[in-house]
Amino acid sequence: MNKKLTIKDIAQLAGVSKGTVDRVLHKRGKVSQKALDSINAVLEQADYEPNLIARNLKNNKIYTVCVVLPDPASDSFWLPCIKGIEEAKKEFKAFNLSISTYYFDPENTESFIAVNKTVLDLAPDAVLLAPIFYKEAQNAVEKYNKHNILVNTFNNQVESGEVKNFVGQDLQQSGRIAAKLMEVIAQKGQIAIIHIDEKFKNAIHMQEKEKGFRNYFAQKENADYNIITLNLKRTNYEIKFTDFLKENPSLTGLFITTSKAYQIAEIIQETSQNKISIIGYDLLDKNINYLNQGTIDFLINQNPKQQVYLGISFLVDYFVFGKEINNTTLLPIDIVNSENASYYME
Amino acid sequence: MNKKLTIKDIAQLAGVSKGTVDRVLHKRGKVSQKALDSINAVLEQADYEPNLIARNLKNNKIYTVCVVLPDPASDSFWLPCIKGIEEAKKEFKAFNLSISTYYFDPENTESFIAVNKTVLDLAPDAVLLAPIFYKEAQNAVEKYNKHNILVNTFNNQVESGEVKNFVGQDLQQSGRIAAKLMEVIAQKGQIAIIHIDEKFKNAIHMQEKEKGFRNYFAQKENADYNIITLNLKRTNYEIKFTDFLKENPSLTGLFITTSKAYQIAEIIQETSQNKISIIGYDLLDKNINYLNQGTIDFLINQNPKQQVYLGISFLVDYFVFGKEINNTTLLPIDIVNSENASYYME
DNA sequence: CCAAAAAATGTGCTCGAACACACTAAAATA
DNA sequence: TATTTTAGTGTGTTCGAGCACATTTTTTGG
Repeated sequence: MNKKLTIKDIAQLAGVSKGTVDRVLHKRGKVSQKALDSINAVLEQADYEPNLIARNLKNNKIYTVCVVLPDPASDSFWLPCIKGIEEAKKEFKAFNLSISTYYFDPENTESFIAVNKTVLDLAPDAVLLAPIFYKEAQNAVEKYNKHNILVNTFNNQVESGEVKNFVGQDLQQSGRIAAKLMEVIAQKGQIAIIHIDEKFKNAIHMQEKEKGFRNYFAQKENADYNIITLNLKRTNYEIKFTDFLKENPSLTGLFITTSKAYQIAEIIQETSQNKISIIGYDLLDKNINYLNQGTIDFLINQNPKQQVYLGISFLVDYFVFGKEINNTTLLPIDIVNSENASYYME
Repeated sequence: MNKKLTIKDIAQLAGVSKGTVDRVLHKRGKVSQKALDSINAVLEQADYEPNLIARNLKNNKIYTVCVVLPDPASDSFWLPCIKGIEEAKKEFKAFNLSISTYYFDPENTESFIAVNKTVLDLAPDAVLLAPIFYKEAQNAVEKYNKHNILVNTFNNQVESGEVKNFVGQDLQQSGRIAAKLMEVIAQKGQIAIIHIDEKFKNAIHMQEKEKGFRNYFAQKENADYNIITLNLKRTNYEIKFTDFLKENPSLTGLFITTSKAYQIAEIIQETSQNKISIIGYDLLDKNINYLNQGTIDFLINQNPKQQVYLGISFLVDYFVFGKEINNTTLLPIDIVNSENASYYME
């Protein structure tokens, strides 16, 4: 009694065959006005929903998806992505999806180009891309599109009408969140925004976060803090930062815009006398370690794992269930302290 | 070429018919040792996964699920659940699932009993229950089980081997998170844990949170704070709390263990001179309002919407896809300030 | 050694949607 | 009027798993 209507039911109710109903549902034409009317009449008051399970039974094509991201061995920020991909594989194993992963060297644009070339030659149905090199990424996206390969991105945004979906965070807003936290925990005084990264690849990322951070204090017209910016490179960050500390004795807070907060925390823990509040990004083991020790006060979770997972699940929605997918998906920006960190690390 | 293995493929590889493979897969017996060995040999190196889509094609029953929760009109904590149910309905429309919602009066155990009676008479396949009345809930779960109705719970835990799955949060841990936040933002002095609720229904909830909160400071051996507890009832909380404020002039922080932080914030905003940090629960509009004004410093998100959504999606996994489901699912405990609140309210 | 019983194995149908193809009936053309 | 064309309709098969039932093979006992 409690059964869903099938095409056969509709056909019976309308006094036609299932083939005719099928033609109406798919607008394939070749239907008389009379049949059309009677079928539409039935459809209107019967709220028929096609059975997705049956629909996909026949479609036994395996969709191939390539995930392209920086090698987690070079930058452990990307480590959680492996788990995300594994989970997605497991979750969607039942559907016809074949996922393979390709790493590139995050400090080498050539490597990025080469990996994308490899993937292009494989001609998958879709690519899920971490486009950390802006220009090269745009180029890659264009090529994929030329070959009718669907492109979704995550973590970094590439302005392009050719990207089907982007999963990531609002970086300016994450800067504002950091600012709000800083305002609550840091003593009056000087606050430094610290950009620390191997290369320029995170340039846009870091700038957006700084913008949001500064905007917050500007809007609040909060004169308790004097905000300065410091750029650090890998090669000499230790000496440069130690000098910076000496030059700015009234520092009360540090906002590190990349996942390298542990590098700063290490120095602070050794040298600093007075409390300096530290807010950083990402749940790397080293960061968590300083979070637990109290040297880092808060971490902001960019949730790379969830980003890939969602990116893949959108592809399943699109390919397997024929759903249209949103252009942009902004993930929540999680505030993490020592007590709730474990939940976000799984 | 890129196709998943089917039972037919396995049969061919093992030199038997699909019926025999089927018997092996389902351990239905009536298979010779020889056939068993050859099929197992094939299965071992072929990693066969049954096609869930085909498996469920035949099963065209509509599963009926009743969600039983407090009326959001009486306690707006539950308001987000409506959205969660709507989303689940939309998401799982394609699968054979019929979801209906039943509200009871959260201040009236009779109403809880009555609603469960109604639902029991409907004989659904499963019930997703917010068991806020412990004893009555246990009773209801027992009755459901007697009638072979699957019971999942959310938000509140009922100790019972008869509950298939619980979705919620670790309340002690959420108390610890509040404590950690409080330690970072509140000045040295006195901190009050405030239990404020209409009735006793949240008694266990509040106690667990208090336990976690106190444990944190006890473990840290932090002597900067003196922690006291205050119980408030709806009828006279204004007078009682105002008196309490006068009696305790050195208060620097308040931890409100229910969603009623706005009631306290209102009084604090009017009367208090020195900064008193407030940490509360749940993203009610009134709470968010004080969060934006800076009277409330942090809210902890119990994520009722996600709780129901997950509860329903587990039922889909169980009924439609035949997956086994975990006994307990603990959601992350989100720390919310004015800048990231919107993400958790959708 | 043969018949009956038991064990093992294979066949064929079902589920719902999709689509190719066969078929009918009416209209157009010779 | 006979024949072709075309619009309209219905039938039958496919997908993979699951299970009832038919069929074959093996074992048992008289």
